[in-house]
Amino acid sequence: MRSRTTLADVAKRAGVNVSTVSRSLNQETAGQVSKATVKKIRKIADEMAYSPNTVARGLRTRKSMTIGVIVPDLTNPIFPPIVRGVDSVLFSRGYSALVVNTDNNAEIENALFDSLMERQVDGLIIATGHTERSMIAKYHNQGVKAVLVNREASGVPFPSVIGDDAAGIAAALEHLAALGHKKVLHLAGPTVLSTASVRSIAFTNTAKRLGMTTKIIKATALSVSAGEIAMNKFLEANPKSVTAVLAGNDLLALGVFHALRKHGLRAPQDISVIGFNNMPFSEDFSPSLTTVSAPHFEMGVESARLLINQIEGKVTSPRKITLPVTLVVRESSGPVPKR
Amino acid sequence: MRSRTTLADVAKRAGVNVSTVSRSLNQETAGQVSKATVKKIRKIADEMAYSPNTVARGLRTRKSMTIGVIVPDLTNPIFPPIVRGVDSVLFSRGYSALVVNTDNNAEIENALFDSLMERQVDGLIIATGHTERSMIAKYHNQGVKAVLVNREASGVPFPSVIGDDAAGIAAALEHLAALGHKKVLHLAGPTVLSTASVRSIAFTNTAKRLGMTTKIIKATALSVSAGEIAMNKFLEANPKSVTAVLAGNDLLALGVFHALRKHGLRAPQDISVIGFNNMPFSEDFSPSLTTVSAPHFEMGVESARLLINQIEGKVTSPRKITLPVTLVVRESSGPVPKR
DNA sequence: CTTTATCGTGCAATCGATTGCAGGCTTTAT
DNA sequence: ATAAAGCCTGCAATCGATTGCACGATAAAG
Repeated sequence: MRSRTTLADVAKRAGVNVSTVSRSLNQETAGQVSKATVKKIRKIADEMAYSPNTVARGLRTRKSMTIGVIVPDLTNPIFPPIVRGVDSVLFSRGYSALVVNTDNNAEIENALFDSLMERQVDGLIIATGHTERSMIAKYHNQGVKAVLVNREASGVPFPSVIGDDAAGIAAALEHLAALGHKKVLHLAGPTVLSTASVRSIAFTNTAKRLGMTTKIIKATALSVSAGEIAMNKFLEANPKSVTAVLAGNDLLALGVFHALRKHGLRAPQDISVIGFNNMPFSEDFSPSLTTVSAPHFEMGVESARLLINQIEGKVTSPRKITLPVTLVVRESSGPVPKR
Repeated sequence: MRSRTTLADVAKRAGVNVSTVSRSLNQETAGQVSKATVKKIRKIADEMAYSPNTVARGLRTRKSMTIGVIVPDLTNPIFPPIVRGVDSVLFSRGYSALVVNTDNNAEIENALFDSLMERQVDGLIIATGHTERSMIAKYHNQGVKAVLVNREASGVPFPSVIGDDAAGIAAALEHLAALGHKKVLHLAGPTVLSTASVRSIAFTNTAKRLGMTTKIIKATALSVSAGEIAMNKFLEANPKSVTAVLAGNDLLALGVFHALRKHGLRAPQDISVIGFNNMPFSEDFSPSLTTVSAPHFEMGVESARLLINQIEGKVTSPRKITLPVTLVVRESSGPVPKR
């Protein structure tokens, strides 16, 4: 890398002190310098293609203008939209995002957290879902500024942005009820993941209210393969005991599709299937997936806003933002099959 | 953020100079300090939970241990695997990735590049596909270290990692030929994108070799909607003039599916469809997509290795790495329909 | 018992900014 | 005309590390 021009270079060429250059180039301090000098220095800085060294500035100001974004796995399609939402806000405010993947592994998360702290991030956006509170507690003890996104956060000392999971689950079950379904299976994610447990509880509550007969099984992860395995096991043990399955997310729903296919069953003719998230391409699955659409991009946007307000000490925004979700009805859900 | 313990804090507590602490804690310089002192200082540093300030270190060493990763759009499903591949290597070598999205917009790319330079990134991994060379030239003029990934790079002064697009296209066309197809359409991406033009050229060459009749149409972007629009237009103008379509990537192929459905046609019964990339979930489309599988994670891994070797001045690796691709045959391709 | 190397440690400069303070010069009020 | 009050600008400290150089102590060599 070629060495870049510094404040000192500009100062020398302009025949002034670096402090004058610094003040001239910074919006807030330019008033301290005469208009003529500011104009001259800006011109010279332009000609020399000066651009500030964020590292040096950060050392002095104790602000890195960098935010750590902690996600479980970027290849899970719900996270890219969140990250882009975050990024859109951060960039416009002069921040950059350092995105890291934990693979839901506590040890890795710890190492990544340390690495982010060493890099002096100004704050954290946490999209990992462990209900395990120790990491959160650690973050808080270190005085870190953070916002949680897409994960339940009651009893946690950080603001959060979530989709209205309970309403989404309710909408899905009401849709099934309207189609005549009375026996519904919930394929839940691992309860250590907060979204999984929230949705699971909402399922139980709503199903009871609607007078449905329910079963709940758990996948070992929020992945296609885990969903497939769990659903296979269920189908082998309890064939045809339910007419619909509500999956904890779209990936699990996809696993259900695979399992159904393996057992010669079809959605929605034999069993209706509903997912959660409306992840990209869920409309292109076979069959297209009925699912609850969550506004992931907006969740990213809101969480970034919350964090920056916190960092810059602006008016304290609401501690918890719940964004509305909508049921998207597609092919995978239909009337109760006649027996 | 609570202020962290610094070298000076440790030094005071240990009753030594900061330089001794610095040397004791750094692997390479620990030999300059007596074993006893090193041990004592390490112990104290541990107790005080000292961890280095990367920003301060970076200022002095002129290394930020940060890499800029420039992609068009993280929500395009081929990029998350690339990014994770990059990340896996970077993390293990102590680097972090700053991922930015250009949306294929030159102005944005420029701004992002400047921002990355201000942040003193040690190098760049460039996954944007513009054949327009001006940005690349700019990068090179600034003495930036960079590696190109997933884009053609002949005549460009940077190493690159690409999938073997020509071989992939050839495999796809040979598969179609074996199924009896003689009239094949290529739905290409915009020629300003390097992968699009490379695949387009490979298509023309291979089709000629195989004695096929070809047509080529262009989508305005590598997206589902652009593919759908282009294919709709084709179907309205030239119904049934081809028996197969080879799309420039999987998103375009998905657009083809949509267009076919709109025109009451089915794949593969009426027209065979082949994509490129084997992006996540392409096996779950309706019908499942025959496509060319490119090793995106490995491409990320290799590009990061190349870049780090370049940065750290290790043995110069090959300037261009071409990774093998494989054809994945699924439902969307089949025998020529009988007329 | 000197002399010379070696070893361990400290001093101080440095990286490239930001910023409190001081002082010279104008301007304004008295 | 003099004092008070700005206005500009420069000086120098600072952020938290790394590192060349110097120097005293110890060990090895003669």
